[in-house]
Amino acid sequence: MKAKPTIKLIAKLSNTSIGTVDRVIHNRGDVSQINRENIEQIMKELDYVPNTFARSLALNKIFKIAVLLPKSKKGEYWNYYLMGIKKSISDFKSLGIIINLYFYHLDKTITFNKSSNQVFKDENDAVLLFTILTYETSIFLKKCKEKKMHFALIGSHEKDNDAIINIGQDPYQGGRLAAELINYGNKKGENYLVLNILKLGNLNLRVINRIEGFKSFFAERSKAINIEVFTITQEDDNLVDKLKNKINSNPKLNGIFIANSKTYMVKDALLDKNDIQIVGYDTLKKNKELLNRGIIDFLIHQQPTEQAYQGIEFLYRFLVMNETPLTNFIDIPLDIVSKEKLMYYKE
Amino acid sequence: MKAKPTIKLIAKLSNTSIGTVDRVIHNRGDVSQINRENIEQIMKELDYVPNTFARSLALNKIFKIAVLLPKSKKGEYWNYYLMGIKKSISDFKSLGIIINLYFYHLDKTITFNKSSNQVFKDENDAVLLFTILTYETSIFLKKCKEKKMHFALIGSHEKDNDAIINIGQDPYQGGRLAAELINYGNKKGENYLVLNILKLGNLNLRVINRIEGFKSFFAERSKAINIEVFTITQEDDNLVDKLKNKINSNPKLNGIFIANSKTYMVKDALLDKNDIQIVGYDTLKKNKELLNRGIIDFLIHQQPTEQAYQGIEFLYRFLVMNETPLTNFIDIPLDIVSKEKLMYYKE
DNA sequence: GCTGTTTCTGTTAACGTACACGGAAACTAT
DNA sequence: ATAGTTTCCGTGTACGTTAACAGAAACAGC
Repeated sequence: MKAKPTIKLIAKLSNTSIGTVDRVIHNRGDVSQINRENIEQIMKELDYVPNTFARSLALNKIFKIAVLLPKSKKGEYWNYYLMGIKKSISDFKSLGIIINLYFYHLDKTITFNKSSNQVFKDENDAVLLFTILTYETSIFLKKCKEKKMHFALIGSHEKDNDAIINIGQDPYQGGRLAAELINYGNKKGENYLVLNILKLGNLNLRVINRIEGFKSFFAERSKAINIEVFTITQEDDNLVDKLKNKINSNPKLNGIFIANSKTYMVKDALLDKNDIQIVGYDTLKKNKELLNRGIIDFLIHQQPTEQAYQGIEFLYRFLVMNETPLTNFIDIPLDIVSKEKLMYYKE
Repeated sequence: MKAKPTIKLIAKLSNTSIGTVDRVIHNRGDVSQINRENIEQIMKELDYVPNTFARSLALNKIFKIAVLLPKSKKGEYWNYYLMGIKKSISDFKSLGIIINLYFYHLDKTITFNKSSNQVFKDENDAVLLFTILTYETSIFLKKCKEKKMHFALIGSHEKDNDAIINIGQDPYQGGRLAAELINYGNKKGENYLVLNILKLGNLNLRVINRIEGFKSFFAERSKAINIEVFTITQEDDNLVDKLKNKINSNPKLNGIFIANSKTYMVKDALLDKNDIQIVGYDTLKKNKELLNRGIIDFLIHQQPTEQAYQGIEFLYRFLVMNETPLTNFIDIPLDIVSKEKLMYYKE
């Protein structure tokens, strides 16, 4: 079995030196046309691929990746992203990657600004961030572009072409999937309720898109379907009571779609609704429990842990391996979680 | 920002040389107790992790991984595994991994024996294989153990403790999931048909397990459920007619579970069965089309491409990085595919 | 005191690539 | 013809780790 071709071999075969071959590989000029073409030819014939290990060792750079994400506690939505990041920290440690974490509070934009400034001060080579604070993020990205800071975006479906990679899940299609599942549970259904439980002062575009998707699925059916969107803030003290009223006021109700991760907040209003199909979002611990107890039927999983890990992986490949992704957008598949699938979603 | 600790640094701090530090790292003995403890202490304090690049470069080994799998054409089940392997070939090329493919024909066990012998002759460092020919595989694995050939198993749920990694999906749980989906589609259903379309002379244990799982789900319900298992060989010329008769003879039929990838073979018997829930296995191109046309409701996806890729990745980590997996069994999550999810399963 | 053995330690040459440096050769301008 | 410039090329060192090797130090047996 022949050994893998190296620069040295190519130098020998082309009657040049490794310096010249190296210049050809990196397009660094200062090579005669005849030598260049000859070397390129030989490389192609031997199917030469640079040895990644030697390459990285010679470069011997330690890359610093900043991760900018909302502060969270265990069991909360953002914490699942953090879990993916934590795994990547140990996985990439021996590969010359240092990951710096920068937290901020979603309801205090000042903390976002402070953290994001620190990202620059610490001289990171790239930053991974979550496009949740739309306005602040756009300003931050502008700054990244000015300062030539590489960045990757996670959890959004609106992509930025300058990002190394955009990783997100299609919210519109998620809404369609929820509709499909609810419809499959009772093909004769005609009355649906969509819950938009929003955080005070925080307009979430993705949730809007999900609701649009949900509607679009039923709009394609032949019969007339009645879909009511009920919007309420999660800070509302009478959340459960108001929802109970809403549900009881519609005795013909066939299905409920909770368009974000807040299913667990309305649990008490959903008990004893066996005849209604219920689909929620995100496999938080509390949501999974509702699934396990049969109170809801499905959860749509956004794979946050995997998204975060993948984000780091792409930045690593870009920084260390010089690999640019074929496409700068990764559409994370919608994942359907039912009771019988719960075993795969242990914390 | 302090640089990453190296062997050299540790040698300096412990007043020894890199040789001694190296011996401590690799437990190669020949180190005085006092030095060993001191060096271990310093490594712990500095949180030392060996530089993977330098390590692999110094070892400078090219590992050969054999992949033993059934010959297949595009669109066939086994071809999806091959796709994952092909991706890994290019991904791991620059990391010192050569992947050799060995094909065999499922219905000619002689070809398996021939190919598997070749695996040894070519002096591979490890082999990845699919536990489909139960008897031949067990003989081959015995030989692997004798000759100290590392191996990884894919696509099975029966694990071998000596394997570097076992990757598979739980067929029993898959059957339960199929039952759950069918049940959700019509909670009042009581009559179900399970199709076991087997290859002549090829007893597939996994399919049996799926059927057991399917039954177990309904056995837990309070009411009496009627489940008929219809077994037929795929070579049967009257396959479709026999199935049509079977379906028509049971006017109360509520759901059908096709327990393997052969859903597309019985397509003609399934047309115009809108009131029956139908769940099949595996996202072959022809099966996906049935999903798209609304003829069936769900497919359970085994993620063959991902399984194959992961198998190579584990072997790589084991061979090159000396990493032993925390657990030698990876339970691939069951993936539910519906019409609205089809976009994620492009070929 | 002299060998021979055991125990321990430091040195050194790879591994393949990146890049700086010095300098040879060819060409230009006067 | 000579000095200056441009074009091109090879050498050498570094990156962190591995593993072979040489050899110092301590100790045993006589």
